[in-house]
Amino acid sequence: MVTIRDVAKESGFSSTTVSIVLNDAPLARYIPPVTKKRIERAAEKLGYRPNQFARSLRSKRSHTVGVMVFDMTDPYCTLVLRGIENTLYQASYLPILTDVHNERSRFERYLEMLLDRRVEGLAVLANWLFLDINLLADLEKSSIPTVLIGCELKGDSMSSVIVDNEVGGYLAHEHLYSLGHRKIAFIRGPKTLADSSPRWRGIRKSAKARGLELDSHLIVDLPESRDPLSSFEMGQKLTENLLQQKRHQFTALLAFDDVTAFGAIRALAKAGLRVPEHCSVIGFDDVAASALCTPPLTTVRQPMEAMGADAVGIVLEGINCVLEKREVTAHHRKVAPELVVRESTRGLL
Amino acid sequence: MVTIRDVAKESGFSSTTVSIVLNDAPLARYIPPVTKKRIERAAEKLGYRPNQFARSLRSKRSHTVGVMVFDMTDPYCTLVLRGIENTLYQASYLPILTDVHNERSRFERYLEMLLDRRVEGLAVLANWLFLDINLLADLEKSSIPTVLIGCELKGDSMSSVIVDNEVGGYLAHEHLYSLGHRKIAFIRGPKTLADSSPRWRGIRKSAKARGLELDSHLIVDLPESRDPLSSFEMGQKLTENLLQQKRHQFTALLAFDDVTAFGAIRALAKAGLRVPEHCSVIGFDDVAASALCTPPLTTVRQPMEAMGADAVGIVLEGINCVLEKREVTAHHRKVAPELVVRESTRGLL
DNA sequence: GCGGTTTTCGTAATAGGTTTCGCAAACTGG
DNA sequence: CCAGTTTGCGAAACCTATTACGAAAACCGC
Repeated sequence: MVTIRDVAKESGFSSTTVSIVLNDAPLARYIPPVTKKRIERAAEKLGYRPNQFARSLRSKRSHTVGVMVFDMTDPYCTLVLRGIENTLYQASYLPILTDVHNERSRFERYLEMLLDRRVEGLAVLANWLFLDINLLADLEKSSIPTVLIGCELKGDSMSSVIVDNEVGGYLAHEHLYSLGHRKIAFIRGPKTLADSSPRWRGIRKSAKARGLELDSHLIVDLPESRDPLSSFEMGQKLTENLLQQKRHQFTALLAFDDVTAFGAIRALAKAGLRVPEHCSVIGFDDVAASALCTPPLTTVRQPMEAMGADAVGIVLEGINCVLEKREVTAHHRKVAPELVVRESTRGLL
Repeated sequence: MVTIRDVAKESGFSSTTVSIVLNDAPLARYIPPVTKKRIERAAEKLGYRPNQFARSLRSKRSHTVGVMVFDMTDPYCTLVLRGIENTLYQASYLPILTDVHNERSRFERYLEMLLDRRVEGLAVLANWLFLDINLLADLEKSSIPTVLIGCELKGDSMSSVIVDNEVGGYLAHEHLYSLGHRKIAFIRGPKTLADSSPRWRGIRKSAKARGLELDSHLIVDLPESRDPLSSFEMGQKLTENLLQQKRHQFTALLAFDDVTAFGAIRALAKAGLRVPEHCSVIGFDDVAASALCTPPLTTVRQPMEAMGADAVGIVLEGINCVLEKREVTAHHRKVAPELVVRESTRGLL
């Protein structure tokens, strides 16, 4: 391995000067171009690459951001990760990816490992979170810029980027209503999930605005589960149940998320009902599969890639604050969802 | 930040002894338990965490593995990444995730960054690879244990983990044949993709074994594309084309991969044909969406999580070889695919 | 009680950079 | 021409842990 001292020897200058030149440090303006050239050529010739360990040791910087995902298999993650990765790349940071598997012990272990590596910031994808919320409080103590994606923690120490769930719920219901649906079944999210209640609030708000009573027989709740894909089976099961109560028919179904909607569609198909001819179905998230399945799913899109990018933007700003010893202020971003009308919903004749 | 010297001062011993005790180094067997206790208590009390930079600088180890993905948005990635992450976790390594976006410049930049960080191994998810194969040759020069997932490079410097595409193709065709299908349409993979030709070979092998002629009018090729999701639109388009030639009907369609199959199903639906009633469709990969859509897709499963785990196993073994100065030998694993029969295929009446 | 081994622990070197400080030469202005 | 500044560069300290080496004490057998 070639060190800075080798470059010093080769170029005939001291390692001090080599360091200053190669890093274009402030003092570099006193170094005449001839010297710079000589040093750069020597570095080039030897194929010198500074040892990042030594550099980090001195500068106390890692140029690394920790990314914690609560469950990687959630299709929600993919695009968010893409957004995170891309923004970090622009800024020459590298992400360390950890998948908590929704396990407390894993969360703690990973957090320790990331802190040991001196990550300069933390992005936590907490969309599918079934751990004590106070686990996240551990994060507050870490005192590095942290942003939560898909979950909000009031208080001014941690930033967050979430979708406006209430608006999303409103949009979904409004869409079904505008198509003429009045008997709508609802599969709500698990009570313990942060997204569930605001989405429901949005739905109620829309219903109220249109003077529509919601039929409690047509409202069911997803149970709590650690596995994000379990909402498929649950969606299917709950839809079967809904279909069984013949006295409470419905012409449309509003699912908590896309995966739940897929489960619902399966149940409807098994009951001989076609989407959207016999029943409209709308989801939430706009996961990749929603555009791929047939019929493609009408859904409320979360701008996932933008959210990931936004989150990293906040973290990066936080890092700069720390570097310049300014105070880090938390940002709470609530981004607008977008209704994506595809073919799983249809007007009532 | 509390350093080893602080612990030394607190415990009344030198930093040497502290280091030896806390790392349980060989010399630790000469240290009496009383001393160990005292040191451990001091470390505990101060909340001492060794500085990984300093440690890495000395030991030249990073306990980090680089993971390069050629396109994160490919649904194929998710489970492979899960397998990678999980196996690394068991071994107390951390992954740095990079997404090459199928861009040469990005690949080169990321490779440099990873090498600068002294990653001890490299796992490259090269399933959707549209770059010069000689790009990968750059990897060979890196001289750290490297494994390619989803793509094979002959030669003994780089390991690989791939699915047995030929067997997969065989199974898919055999399945359709056994259901009674004789007029089968094929959407082959892009010629430049490594998976395409062995899969096709497997198909031909099965056809030959059963004395079945393949109708060249029913064979189409996916074009080359950097975007893995483009195969949806391409699958759809090509299927439309196939349907247009009325003189060459088919009762089943064998798609290059699941996403292509989704596109085909869309095209069939648009043409008023239902799956599997009017046409059976089989995919390849068993991406998450395949089980979620309705009808669920019959497909040839790649054991993606196991492949990721296997790949990391090889890398880890390579790292151990390097540490013990044994020679690193490349492994070329070819894992068996599995036919997953769901509801997109059906017997001919 | 003496040479030799084992135990116990510290000094100093090392890893490979960055940064502070200071020296000396070359300018600058009055 | 001299005080003061700007240039140009290197010696040495520093960041924090690991480790080679060695000193001293304790122990052992004879």
